[in-house]
Amino acid sequence: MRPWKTRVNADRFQLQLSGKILFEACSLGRGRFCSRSMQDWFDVAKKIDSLVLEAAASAGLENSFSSEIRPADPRFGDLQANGALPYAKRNKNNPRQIAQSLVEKLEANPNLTEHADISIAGPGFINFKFKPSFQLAWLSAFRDRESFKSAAKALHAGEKVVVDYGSPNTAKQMHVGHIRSIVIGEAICRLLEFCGAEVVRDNHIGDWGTPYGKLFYAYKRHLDAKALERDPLEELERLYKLGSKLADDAAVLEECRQELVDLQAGKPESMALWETVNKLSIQGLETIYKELDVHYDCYLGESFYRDKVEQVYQELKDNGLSEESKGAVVVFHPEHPRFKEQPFIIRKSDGASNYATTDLATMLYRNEHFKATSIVIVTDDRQKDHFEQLDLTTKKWFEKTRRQMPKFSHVMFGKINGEDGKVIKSRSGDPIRLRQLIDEAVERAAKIVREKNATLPEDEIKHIAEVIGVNAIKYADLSQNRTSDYIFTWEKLLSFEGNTAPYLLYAAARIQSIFRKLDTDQLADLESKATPFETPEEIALANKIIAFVGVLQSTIEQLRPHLLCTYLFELAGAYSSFYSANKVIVSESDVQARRLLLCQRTLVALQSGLGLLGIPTLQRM
RNA sequence: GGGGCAAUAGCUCAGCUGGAUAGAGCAUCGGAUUUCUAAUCCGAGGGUCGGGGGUUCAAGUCCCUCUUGCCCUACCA
Repeated sequence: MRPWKTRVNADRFQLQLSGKILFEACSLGRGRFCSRSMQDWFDVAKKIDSLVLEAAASAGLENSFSSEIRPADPRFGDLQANGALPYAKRNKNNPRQIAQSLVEKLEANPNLTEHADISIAGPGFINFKFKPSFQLAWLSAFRDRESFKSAAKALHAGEKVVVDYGSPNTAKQMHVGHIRSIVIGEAICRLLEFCGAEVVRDNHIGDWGTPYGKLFYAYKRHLDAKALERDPLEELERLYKLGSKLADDAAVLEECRQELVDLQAGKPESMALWETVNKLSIQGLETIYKELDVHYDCYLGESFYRDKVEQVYQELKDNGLSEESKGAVVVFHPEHPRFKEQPFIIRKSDGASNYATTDLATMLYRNEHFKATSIVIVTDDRQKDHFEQLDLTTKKWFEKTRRQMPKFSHVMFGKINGEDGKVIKSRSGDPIRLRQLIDEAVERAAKIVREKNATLPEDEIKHIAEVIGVNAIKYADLSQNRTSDYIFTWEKLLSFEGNTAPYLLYAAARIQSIFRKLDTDQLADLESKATPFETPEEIALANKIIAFVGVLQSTIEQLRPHLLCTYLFELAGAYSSFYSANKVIVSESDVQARRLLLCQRTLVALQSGLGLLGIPTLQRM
């Protein structure tokens, strides 16, 4: 049930093993190290973890000892190891003494003491504070996005993940309710790719079913061809609503039913119309995806699976998993407290398939056709039961039929509410359209950009406003813990203060503005010109950059993009504090070099992090 | 009825799976600009972590219970 966790534990184990042999820190004077030994320190928490375990072994502690590395309170250090406390408790020892024995071993290891100061505090916390020379060495070794990526790619290398996200219905405008799946799903794809996985982006659109009867009825009689060309989804939605309204009349309803029957029977004329609607719908969806910088590999919607459900019925029946109940075909799970009585309905009593059937067929297709090692589905949390049942059923089905079961993750998210705490709606009572939301955000952004930076040419203002508007929306969603509901307000969405996209974009733009003031040889060879960090702001910023790695891991482990957002906000804050307290362009060349190095690495971390969230940066704003 | 999720500063939210004096942002108040983008920075006030029990060196975090809200609970997706 927790595929992402197992992976990381396995990884940690490997590091423990390698920690014992990989120790030839070759100091090159002034605290610099060759990059080979620094590779080992990419994830400082893991490295410290392996060193503490090593110390525990040589101090004679049992192998039940776990080091429990955490970020420390900055007053005490950068990282802390808390493992002495629970260990002492289990073995009825004095925790302070256990910590003391560990510290003695750690102090005897020059490869650690060169990099960090070790101290012991309170009931037995062990604190590590990195030396400025180590910070400089780390920042010299991990200099760009590529070096981050190559170090991170081991996390999910060799995996093939199908990510199912977005999933709107065709013939309808997308509204605010769709934004979370799109934005969170896309971020997850990028994170997985960054960590070495091969990703298939699949849009499981709702392109089949009962609404088509009403839509076709209205389409044939009330189509506005010009409107369709201008905005296909708007016109199709209008027609569907019209059809629904007209179907209040019994005679019309009968004609709608006939339309549906014709479609399901595959009548050529109906199929042709269905294909037209489908094509126009995807075209309409793609204009918004493009603005959001989301690009799918495939659109395998419900219709794609309609000829694949027979196999599902057959195999579940043949393997004794399904049974008939109240006229429907269902799957119960006797071992489960709830699903022993709550059925997973795979075939309705009228013989038709439903969501469960196509999802089962989808699991099979992703397994057999894509050879997926993992499947991630991004939907709202109301579907939790459904996907738990899908997971349980598929596990049993694949086991009986000797298929490999991929890791399955239902990445769910909460609702977006209005300021009154209720589901957000426009004045007319309909959900707010995504189109309208984006346009308004861009419009408001343009107004602010004009106020703040009147000297920019109009076309650049337009470009900047688009980036800020669209990404303010994305970031507002990503920065929220996905499993909670959250309250949507225009003020918050478009705020240019606090934990928002504009704040981060501004930090990145300021850095680039500094670089524009210098020529290339002033920016070259910063690593060799720089001296170790001295001011509190330099040291704090350097630590924040180094912390990127750990945050990336927990973000991917939990598939929670807000962890990365919180980090980026703190990074931008550390940069702003540094920037206002430390002048970068100064006469001492070594000081200037180390501050420019910090600026450059901050930019790398910001751009990498934002890029993983699907957010580009701006040169100017 | 059964189950799930939530409740943390005036507001919006974090809190890394039990660790040191519970943190941000907004709002309020007070400072900083002859200075590399002030869309910024520094500081102050503001808390019975919904209530009550329990587990232990240590609980916002775990177990029980109560209150309130949202959601799911047989043929929607």
